[in-house]
Amino acid sequence: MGTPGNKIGPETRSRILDAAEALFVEHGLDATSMRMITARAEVNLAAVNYHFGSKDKLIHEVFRRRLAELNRMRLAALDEMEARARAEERPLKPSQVLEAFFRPALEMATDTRHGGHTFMRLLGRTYTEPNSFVRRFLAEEYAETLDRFLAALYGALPGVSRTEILWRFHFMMGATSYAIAGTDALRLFTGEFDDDAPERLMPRLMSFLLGGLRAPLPEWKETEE
Amino acid sequence: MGTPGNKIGPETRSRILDAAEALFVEHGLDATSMRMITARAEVNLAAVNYHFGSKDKLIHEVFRRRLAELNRMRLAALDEMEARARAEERPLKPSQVLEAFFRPALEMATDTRHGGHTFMRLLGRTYTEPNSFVRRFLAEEYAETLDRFLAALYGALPGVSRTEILWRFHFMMGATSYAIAGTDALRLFTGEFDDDAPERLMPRLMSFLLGGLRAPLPEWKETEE
DNA sequence: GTCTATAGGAGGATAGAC
DNA sequence: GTCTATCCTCCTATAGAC
Repeated sequence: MGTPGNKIGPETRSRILDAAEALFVEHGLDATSMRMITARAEVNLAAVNYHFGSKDKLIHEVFRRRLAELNRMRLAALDEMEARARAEERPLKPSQVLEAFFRPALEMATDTRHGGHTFMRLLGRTYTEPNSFVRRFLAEEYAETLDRFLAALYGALPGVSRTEILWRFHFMMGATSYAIAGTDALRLFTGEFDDDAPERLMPRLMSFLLGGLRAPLPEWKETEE
Repeated sequence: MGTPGNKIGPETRSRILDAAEALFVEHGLDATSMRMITARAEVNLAAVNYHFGSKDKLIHEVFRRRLAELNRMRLAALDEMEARARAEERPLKPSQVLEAFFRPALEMATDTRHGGHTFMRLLGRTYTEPNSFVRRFLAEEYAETLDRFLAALYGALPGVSRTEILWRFHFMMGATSYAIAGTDALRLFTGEFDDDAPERLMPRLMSFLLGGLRAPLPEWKETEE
């Protein structure tokens, strides 16, 4: 306000983060330039390097901020489910594990009151992106959460091999990623498309995921070969 | 060889396509420069603009070439399934529709003898990519195929609403995309991981997809609200 | 038809003024 | 701590030589 030059404020840093996040969602990481970011945040071009050191470190921080919150919610939900199961002296159900993992993601994605509701679209496509730098720290941020959830699934599905569960978890992440990226992509491919109320997405996705997770195991033609 | 200057040949054009495809898979569309492409193809920098007009048109042609073949195989498979169903005077089964759509994609992705086995990784992540130019022509290339398959699914699942089928189809595309991008991403997130024989991927994915597609429909809490 | 050379602009990063 | 000015690299595209 009274300060000379461009808009300054105690929240310069978070303005950059928000602007970068929005632009990454809209254009992708590579296609978003520092100039676009600083223009949108209404800060100087040099501010990114001053506050974050480099574009790569800014990217890292954009992801770290949201992932920390998302995984904290997921682990809290899993803790609660496990506590409830222990209290009732019965094992954890697969559907509870899925709820704890995917509901926070979908809520973050569909609740527009939440700051990061567009971030989930970015996250979903980043798993399969080739950028090795991003994938590496994504794996680090996820390590603990994924360990906990895979262990919970192993326990909830005693008859199923770990390899199979790993694959099915991976498939579920893919379906969820598309569910979140969802509406626009779907509309693009099929003109029609009226019903996309976000509150319907969760039951829709959950019933699909559960159906896939509990599907009969494929049989190997072991005899051949 | 005897020609002056750089390597020339009757297949300059396809050498550029192959080099571009490989680099797009590895680094992404934006991160791949014309210099990288022409260096790998061992042709001159100007060759891309000469043969294709621009980088965007080259991208388009990389996708068009493989998608045309993929969708031709898919439609042929669907034709065959429908002919068989007609001959036996019974309706088409959902599993047959899925087979016809997803098996050609997985075969293209896992059969290394096939030229485009890496292309499918690129395709899977492109649906959700923000680049509007690519998404637009992807929708065009897919229009006919998607119409045929959605119609077939509507017929095979008479009790299920079109909206629901559309969503589930979308979820299945997501799961398949991750299945194809698959192995490296999975390995990255979980150290362990031995069993990734590609011939096991198809039954694995199909049983998951079928389970999801035939899952009980979600109930709306219509009474509330 | 294919290559060489270069134009013209955008990218990330930084040195030094204030 | 923030801004201005600028460096150098890399991009796509093209004009003109051969």
